[in-house]
Amino acid sequence: MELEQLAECYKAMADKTRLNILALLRHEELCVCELVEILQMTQPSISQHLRKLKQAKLVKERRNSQWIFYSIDGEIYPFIKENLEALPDMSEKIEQLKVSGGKVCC
Amino acid sequence: MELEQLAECYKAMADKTRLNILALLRHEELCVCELVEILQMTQPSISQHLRKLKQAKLVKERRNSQWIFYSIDGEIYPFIKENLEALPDMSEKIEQLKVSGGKVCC
DNA sequence: ATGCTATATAAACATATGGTTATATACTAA
DNA sequence: TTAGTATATAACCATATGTTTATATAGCAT
Repeated sequence: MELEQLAECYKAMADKTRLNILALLRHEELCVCELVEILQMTQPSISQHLRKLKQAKLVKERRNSQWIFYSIDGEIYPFIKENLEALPDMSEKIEQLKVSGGKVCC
Repeated sequence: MELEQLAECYKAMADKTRLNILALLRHEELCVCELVEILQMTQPSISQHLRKLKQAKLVKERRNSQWIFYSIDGEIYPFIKENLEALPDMSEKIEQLKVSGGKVCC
């Protein structure tokens, strides 16, 4: 692959918050407000991280009325599967979101 | 794996120069002066990049008299093989080095 | 020892990155 | 239309990163 594209990919993954987002999206697609709730960060911050991931083609978005759902993409990277598998399991966080009713908004 | 460690790995790979170094080391171990010659960058710059790669455990070093040879490590990362395979082929650069006599010094 | 080569480290600086606050946009509901 | 919610973008600022120049360290050769 092109070094340019690879560098963009790794740059996008070179941040704990974005790795957390990818780890969460491995379980299921999520909208911005859910990520804000789970990661306890401000909405603009989450949005900016998502933009970087999207630019690197690591996630894709889908609009559903007022919500925008993000999910894993990365199909341009031959190694994406192995890299995602190395991420920690986030089922607990996802569960917490559902229990706390954070899932209601979407 | 720990997010901390993964982030360090991707940070180390999030730079074109360092990806170039990894791509070159895939072919064979190289010393600093050879990398300086191939990449046409200053020695301190190369040394600092190597330090980051070493800290992330992506390369290891071996001293041989006054030269320090760097080679691929990355065994702590389950995905390392697939990621290295995505790097562009550098045989041409390695050939050039040998032809130009740059290989003589080491 | 002395000088030479290879490499590492430090200091300084410009640029990139990530967070915050404020504002704009897009959609929904009334 | 107006108000409310979800998201994106912009401006600002503090910190991180990469490059350069200068200097220190380590090993070799004489």
